[in-house]
Amino acid sequence: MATISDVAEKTGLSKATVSRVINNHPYISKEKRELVYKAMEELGYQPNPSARRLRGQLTNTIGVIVPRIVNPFFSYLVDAMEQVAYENNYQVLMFQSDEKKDKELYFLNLLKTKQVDGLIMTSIENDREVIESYTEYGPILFCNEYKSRSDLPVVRVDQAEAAYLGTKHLLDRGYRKIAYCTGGLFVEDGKDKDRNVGFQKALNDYNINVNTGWVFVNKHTIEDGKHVMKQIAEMRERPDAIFTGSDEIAAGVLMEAKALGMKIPEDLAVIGFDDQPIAEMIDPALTTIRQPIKEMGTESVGMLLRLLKNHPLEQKHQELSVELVVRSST
Amino acid sequence: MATISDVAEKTGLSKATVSRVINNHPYISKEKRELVYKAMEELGYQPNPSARRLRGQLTNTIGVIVPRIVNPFFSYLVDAMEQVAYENNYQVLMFQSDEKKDKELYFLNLLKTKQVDGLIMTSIENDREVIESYTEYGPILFCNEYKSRSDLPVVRVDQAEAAYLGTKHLLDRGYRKIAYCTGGLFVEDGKDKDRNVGFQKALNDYNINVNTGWVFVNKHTIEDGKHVMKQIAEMRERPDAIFTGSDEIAAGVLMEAKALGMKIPEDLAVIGFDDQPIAEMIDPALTTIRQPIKEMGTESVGMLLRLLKNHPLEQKHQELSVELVVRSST
DNA sequence: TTGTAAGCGTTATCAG
DNA sequence: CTGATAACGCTTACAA
Repeated sequence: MATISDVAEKTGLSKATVSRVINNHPYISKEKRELVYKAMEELGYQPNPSARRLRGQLTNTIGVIVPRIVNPFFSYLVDAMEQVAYENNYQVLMFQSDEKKDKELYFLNLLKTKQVDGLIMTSIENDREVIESYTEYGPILFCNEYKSRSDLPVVRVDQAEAAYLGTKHLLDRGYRKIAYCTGGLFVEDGKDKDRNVGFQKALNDYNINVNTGWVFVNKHTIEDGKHVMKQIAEMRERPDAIFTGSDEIAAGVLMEAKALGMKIPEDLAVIGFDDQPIAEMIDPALTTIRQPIKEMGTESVGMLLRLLKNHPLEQKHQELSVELVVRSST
Repeated sequence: MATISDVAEKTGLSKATVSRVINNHPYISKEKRELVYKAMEELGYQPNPSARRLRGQLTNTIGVIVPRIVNPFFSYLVDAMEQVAYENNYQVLMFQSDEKKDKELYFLNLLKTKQVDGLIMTSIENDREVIESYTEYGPILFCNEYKSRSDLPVVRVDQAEAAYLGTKHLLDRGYRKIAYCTGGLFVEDGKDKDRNVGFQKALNDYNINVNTGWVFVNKHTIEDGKHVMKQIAEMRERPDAIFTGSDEIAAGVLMEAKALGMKIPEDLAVIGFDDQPIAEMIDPALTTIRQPIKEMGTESVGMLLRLLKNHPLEQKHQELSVELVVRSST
């Protein structure tokens, strides 16, 4: 593989000069500059990123950690980030943490060892202190998830408002017995907490208390949704609506309801979360809360790039708004 | 950040010895070995991969190029690869080529510059010669896509058989006027070609000629599917069934059909491809051809790891079988 | 069993 | 404007 020395030799110049050309330094004669370009072209020369990194260079690469790439919310989010990064001449490396602490640590180490210039975390497994300790090596930004006591930059949607909006919608439609799914496991922190707050607030507006028998925790998948529906079907006193917390769960609920011969929304109104492609395709089409995925991606990458250029951030916390998408399931 | 020198200093040993410990060389006294481990622990030392790479080391990282991560087929495929790689102590870097030659080249260069030890390509944008020239720097393996005249290792499903199976199913059900979608643009090569062959073969079995007015090329998305359905609806002589080539397109067809008040499968039978999650969720549930995604991922990573260890490959071409999943759309 | 020293490909510093 | 040189962190002959 051609190295900078090869280019230097071929042009009769020094490595230093070649390096300057590569890095667009000023004060180089036009002829030599072009000479170098020509030689680079002919040799198929590509700078070796490892060597550059060793010298402490930036890599024009940012890393994005997602919990599960098969979750469309995250694949679309990464996709949006990729677009913006590409326009700014940055590459995106995607990592799947699988919700495992050790994998997440591995990726944080990529920052430590300068494999990536900065990191966007769309999920958080390790403790706040652990993650913050890595900011020494490059900027880290939370997108979607966050830790409330951390002062790392965050791009997120107002989850409390989102949950409030969705629950309010159900209440406005006349449903009063509302079940609730959450992905979190009684977390004290982060977005699940916020959603709980919004849910409660909406119920409060209507002077309704939460029925803890209708609260399902640690739910994520389509299978979980089916299971929830089964449980509900067996209840003596059933809810008349359910806030599912994700379109996957909602889809599972819908499918199982269909299998059980129940009518949506007559027997049970269902509201999803995310507005994923399936929301529109499933029957009945899902009422859901649309997260501004594109905007989240754009905003995160934008902020991270500003951070990388040491530009000051106008605000460390970007809070985006959600939108209620009413379809046929409520 | 702690370096090997720090560890050496702290232990009073030389860098060389520390390096030997890190790399599990034999002939090191137990005491020193433990001394080094202790110091590494205390300093939070992590070897710098850039330095290692510069020395020509392996990185225990493999790269996977996908065209579009938002396509569930690919996100599930990468996910499957990730599992196996992780079990073998390898990390997976995911890249989205966006079906662009230049992006793909960027990723190929990661191999050239030893950022990844090997590469799995699930899509191919550049010419065969270009890609093969990169095998000089590390093993490359095709998964899903392939170039027929290339002798790079391939893991794929028998697309001809798959298309044959699907088309045969339609014919067996009594449909005779079969429309056909393909992602390829009259390609001479790769999987689209194979599918065309399978499609034709099935029709031949029934002595039916392809109606070119019912062939749609370069179709990929849900939107494409809707568009196809619109076109069909406007035809004077309509097909009675359609082989869509992907569940996305099939979903689009179904949605548009519903919008137009058409009955599936009575007015038009629809068969998808991939058996993605939506296939089961959409109404009517989609008859489709299941690709062995998990197996493809497992097999690809397994082959690549063998290649990386210079183990001989029993066979360079793994061909996996598909399965027809009959639901309600045909 | 351990240490010394060279070198991987870059770029920054300093000197012209 | 250009060139020599050191340094980044690591591994590996070679020597001891």
